Amino acid sequence: MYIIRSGTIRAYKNIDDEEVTVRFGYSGDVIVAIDSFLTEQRTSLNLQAIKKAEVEYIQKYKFLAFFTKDLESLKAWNEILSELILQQLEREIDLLIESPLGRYNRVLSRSPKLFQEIPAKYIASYLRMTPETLSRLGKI
Amino acid sequence: MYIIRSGTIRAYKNIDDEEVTVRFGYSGDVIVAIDSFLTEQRTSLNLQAIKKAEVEYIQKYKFLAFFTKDLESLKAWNEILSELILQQLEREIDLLIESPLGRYNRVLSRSPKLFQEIPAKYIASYLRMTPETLSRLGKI
DNA sequence: CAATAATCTTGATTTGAATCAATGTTTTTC
DNA sequence: GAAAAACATTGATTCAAATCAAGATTATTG
Repeated sequence: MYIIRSGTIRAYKNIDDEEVTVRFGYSGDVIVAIDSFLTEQRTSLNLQAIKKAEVEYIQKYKFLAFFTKDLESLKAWNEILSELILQQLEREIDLLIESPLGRYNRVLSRSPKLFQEIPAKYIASYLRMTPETLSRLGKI
Repeated sequence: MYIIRSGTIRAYKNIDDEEVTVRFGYSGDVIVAIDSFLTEQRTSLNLQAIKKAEVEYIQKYKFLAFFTKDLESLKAWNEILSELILQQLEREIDLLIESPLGRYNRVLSRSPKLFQEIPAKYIASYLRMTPETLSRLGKI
């Protein structure tokens, strides 16, 4: 589990011979290959710095030692997991919107500051469209 | 939180003037408007029986009373949330696949028994394609 | 069981995003 | 700061899925 101290990280997955972006992490965020973190299996996600980044990391056993030490801590861990579920639900809805413009608008309105400083090609892949399509959306 | 004793339930959301299916629940499954369950806000999801169904329900306060009573229970609740996150991650990947056939195959191979007895129109909406497209996939 | 409604399939057509291709712009590197 | 590489924009074309439109099946209802 990484705490981003500066820079920007993206998580992506190889799908259809493409590197499809599934998450962005900014300074102050936590980013983690959640599948691996939860299952201790090899992850199918890749993490890449897209701005020179500094991160700290916590090893899972230390994290868990902290978050399972008493009832209150466990509830906090629980709260984090719940929050994650809600985020993923929003993400699912994002992806279900049919039109590229619709997806773009929804993601933008949900996280206005989200796409600052991120190269458009990664945003496009996050929004499941080509860079060309994303570029053309500006003109509408 | 509903425990399905018989029948089939789908969860759907209104997107783009369509009822887009986001989850199916079968006999034995638990189905819940997870956003509402976690936030206690009004849900944006609808639950609908697509086969005559019998369900039991647990109210959240009872559920939590059980799952927060001691450390072990909380860990179990935690485990459930983790499992949900992994499922949602799979779902996200499903939706990121570009071709209708690709999405169909991935979902089918992940849950072969998934689509038995479910009207194709709901499956199509779950796979973000039209019923016509789904129907034509069979011919490939 | 007949009648009606719902669903599914098939075909023809349209449409909008992907692809292809070229140029322009910004960023990186030496 | 020049050269190269990466990225973004724009235009033309292709293509695959959506839409539109009938039929064919299947399921539901009285």
